[in-house]
Amino acid sequence: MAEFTDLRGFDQSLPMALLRARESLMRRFRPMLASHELTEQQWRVIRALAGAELPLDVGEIADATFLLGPSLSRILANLESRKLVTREPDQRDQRRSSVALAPAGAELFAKVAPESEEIYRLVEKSFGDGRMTELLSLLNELEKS
Amino acid sequence: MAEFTDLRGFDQSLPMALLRARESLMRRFRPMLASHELTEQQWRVIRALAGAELPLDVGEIADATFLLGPSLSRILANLESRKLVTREPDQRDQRRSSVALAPAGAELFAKVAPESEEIYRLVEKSFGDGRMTELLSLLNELEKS
DNA sequence: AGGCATTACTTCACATGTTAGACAATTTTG
DNA sequence: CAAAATTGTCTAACATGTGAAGTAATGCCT
Repeated sequence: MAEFTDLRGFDQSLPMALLRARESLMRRFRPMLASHELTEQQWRVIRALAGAELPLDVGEIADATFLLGPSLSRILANLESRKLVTREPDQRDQRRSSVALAPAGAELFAKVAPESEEIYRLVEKSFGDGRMTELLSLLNELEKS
Repeated sequence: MAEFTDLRGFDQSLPMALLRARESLMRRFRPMLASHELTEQQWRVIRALAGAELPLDVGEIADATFLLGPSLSRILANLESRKLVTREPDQRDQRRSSVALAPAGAELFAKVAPESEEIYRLVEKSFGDGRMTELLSLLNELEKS
């Protein structure tokens, strides 16, 4: 079949390469996150909230974490039920809800963040600092191209 | 919070950069695939089968497409119900099932493959051939690092 | 041959991705 | 100011991701 279509093999397919690279990378983080009962996406939300000075509304979290509304809605419900975040209706615009880290969430963040950074450093060490920078740069350019 | 932990921002996070880059890329393919009633994953399976000379068993498809068993199991059930693929128990080892493209599947592949290649060429043109090669190379190295 | 671990695949349970639509609050417009 | 359009969020429905358990066929070992 390939002889008729010249479709590139999976090896040269950029979407597949991105998928495999990300999977290979996340495999190194997931066990640590799982040990804290966190999924990758839940951790992204907590990270975004921890990095913000003020409470964020749902749309701002969606932009920061690259999660879509429906996913985020379920994730926030989950985190709220575990008392890791709080949700309150915004006073100025009652369509918005204002989300912040609860004390338990901040505590969890303080435990997980250093472990995450440690893994990241190991990756940097084994992959190489320069290649890491180069890769980040190419990825950003692809996104904007 | 960031001042205590020095957690890198989402901008410098490699997992997020990979996610954003892939999403930005797939956004250009998905509408075309959707117009043929195909998801990205279903297309990966059909591509793998079309590229093979002989029928593949489920494990081989999983390796080729980077899909996990449970996902693949559901996807194959879907494609079989749409008569795009056929499944038969392997005669030598009855634990295996042998999957091949059905005629309708081959026909669909012949329609979709050129459209997919066309989009790929546009991406290559706008992102640049050299950077594409360099990116693929870095991604493969990351995967193996 | 009979027991036992292994293998290939499926099913289950739960979380997320994706699109479409619902809903209420807000803003725009005539 | 009231009708219409827009915005922010959520729900619904279906497909996939992930880990764990289930099932059946195979191979090994005595």
